[in-house]
Amino acid sequence: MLTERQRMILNAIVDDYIRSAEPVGSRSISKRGDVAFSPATIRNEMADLEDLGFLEQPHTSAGRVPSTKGYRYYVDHLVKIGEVNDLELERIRIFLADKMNLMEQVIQHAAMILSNLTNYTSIVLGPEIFSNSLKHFQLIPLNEDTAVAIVVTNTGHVENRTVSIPPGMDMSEMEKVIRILNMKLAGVPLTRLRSQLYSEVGAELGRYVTHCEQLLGVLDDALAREGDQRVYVSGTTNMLTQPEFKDVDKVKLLLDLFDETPTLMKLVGSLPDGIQVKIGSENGHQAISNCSLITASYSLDGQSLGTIGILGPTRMEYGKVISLLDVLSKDMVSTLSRWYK
Amino acid sequence: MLTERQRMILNAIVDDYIRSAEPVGSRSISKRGDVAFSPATIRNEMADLEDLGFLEQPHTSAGRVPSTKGYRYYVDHLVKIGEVNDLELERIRIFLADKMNLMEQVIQHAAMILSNLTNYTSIVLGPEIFSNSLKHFQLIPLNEDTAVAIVVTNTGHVENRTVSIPPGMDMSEMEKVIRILNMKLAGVPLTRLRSQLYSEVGAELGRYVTHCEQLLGVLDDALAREGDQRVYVSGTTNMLTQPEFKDVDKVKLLLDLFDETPTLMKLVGSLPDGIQVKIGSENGHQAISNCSLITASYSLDGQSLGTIGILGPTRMEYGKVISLLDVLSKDMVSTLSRWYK
DNA sequence: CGTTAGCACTCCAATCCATCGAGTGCTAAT
DNA sequence: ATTAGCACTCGATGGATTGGAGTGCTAACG
Repeated sequence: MLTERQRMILNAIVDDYIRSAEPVGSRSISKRGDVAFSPATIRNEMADLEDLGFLEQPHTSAGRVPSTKGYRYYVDHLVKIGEVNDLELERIRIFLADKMNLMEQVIQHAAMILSNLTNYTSIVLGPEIFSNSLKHFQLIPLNEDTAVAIVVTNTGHVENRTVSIPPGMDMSEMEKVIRILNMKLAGVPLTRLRSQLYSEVGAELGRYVTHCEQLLGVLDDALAREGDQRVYVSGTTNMLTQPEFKDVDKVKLLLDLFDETPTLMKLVGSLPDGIQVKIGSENGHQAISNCSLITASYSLDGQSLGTIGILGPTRMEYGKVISLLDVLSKDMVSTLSRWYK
Repeated sequence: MLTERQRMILNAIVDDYIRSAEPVGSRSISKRGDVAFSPATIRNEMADLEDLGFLEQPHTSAGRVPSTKGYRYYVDHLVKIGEVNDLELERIRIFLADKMNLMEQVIQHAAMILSNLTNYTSIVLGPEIFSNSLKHFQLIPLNEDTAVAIVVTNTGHVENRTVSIPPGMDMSEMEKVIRILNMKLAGVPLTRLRSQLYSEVGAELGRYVTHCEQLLGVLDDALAREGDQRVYVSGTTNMLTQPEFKDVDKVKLLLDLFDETPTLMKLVGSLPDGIQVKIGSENGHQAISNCSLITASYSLDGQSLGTIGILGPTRMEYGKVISLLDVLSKDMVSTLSRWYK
């Protein structure tokens, strides 16, 4: 579809624009050396590329700027996936070698590392704990009418909430119930926990316990979970250093978006495995119409664990970010798999 | 120190400036009605007030703006503590009546309510869990070499972390240890937990358990806590609507500050009980030199529980914010005390 | 003596204007 | 097919000009 020379020129323009954030003219391309044609020739090609929709002109007599389509072509055909340089690699290795306690810590730190290395904003979707299974369930009374329910999953994740105890419930009975629960429910995926609670355990409990229905209600309460996935956003302020966000109003739109967990989840979540690039308007959100989102979803044993995403201006360093995400997500998977097996 | 008329004028200027964010001139004061003097007279007084350091002039031939000293005088002597209007009051009551599970939830929601009602940013220091005591301790093995340690306090707060189990540790021994720990340590304030662990329990454990020292190490590890207090910041983007933050660089400074938990804690924490106002440079931080911080520390039975703070431009609605904080903190104390007793 | 009207003065902010330069499109020459 | 040349466009930059809001001072007034 494009001639070799057009590709070279498009590549040069995108590269230049990524560095400078300013419309690039024919002369500067010509001077770069890798496209050895005169400005006039390049101008002609640029006009063609604009007709084809790969470039845009802010106004006549300004240089060209890549369009969404231009970026798309760039990431699909032109971008050179950068080598992750030694310093970066070292930081990633150190980070992964550092013994961390919880899977959540790993995820969260990964987000920080990424936003540091790239100077963009990272959005990380925590492991889908729905896909984990129950390790241990505990109910700890605080006083006569309230107790803390604690759920521990096989990955070491801990959820807790307080529930109220129905009056007349007996301590020793409760302990009995908890013992039964742990015996019957250990290993059950969290998704099926509540249904299993009624179908399997309900009957058996009836024999031992008087206030069975109330107790089941409490347990149901304890296991009802909102917001199962956590979203970690890191390096928000990095965006503010980008010239495309010198306008406070845009900043506000962006930051408000970061606060809306559900929207973020929709944005980052439910993407196919591997590395995905969404450019500008492609992700269809007002506040980030001039941003690109690069995501890497990682999984373990076929189970999707979560997604790491980097949000930057459309004019972002695709090659570098993609290589970083690639390395990090692969390393994370191997590290996580070593731990949880 | 100030004449009655000077007070009236100062009050009028601060009020006007809070509304308009623009230097206020003598004419507009005169027209307000509540200071029935001619502009000329007011000019003279304004000149005096400037000499005394209560007002500042951005440049000759601009109106006056309150100085830090001016604001200080205003909040100390002039401000009318607003009535909390019915709508606001209702929202607070509803929020408090809403049955919430954890103390932390209450705190966090309070922050949100406040930033919503005021359109400023709220910074809330969670309850000092140091001052709480141990309710229950639990160690749940995940696999051969790791376990999750869970600490539950008397207020229902749950802390958890994973620890590695020394090789050769036996399950049944561990259960024994945990039973002893809970018997010996229940009710002990978290602050003294670690010392008590060694002094009281250490000896007794020696009798039952073989790998005593290692186990103590594990427990020590589990109880070592960084970041005991949590800081909740809510409504950060509200600041961006204030004209004093139309400059992106200032926004970045501010947002970076919000990300620095320790700095925030220093800023909000360790303040005497009751309502405190820190104006502009008084809080001595570059990023918020043009902000004021109003804090309310609340306590229960003499124990300091935490602090609620509202951060706004120096030009903030002191009267309104103070009254809101007052109502909310008092209501919170009474609600919390009803629960945890 | 306190208050006020009047007036000259200051200084920011907005507007206009000229200029500059980077970049283009087109044409003609190579 | 490529390129040199040239006229043209258009935003950005940097004074000058002007308008208006506000001041300080002085003199008049009750």
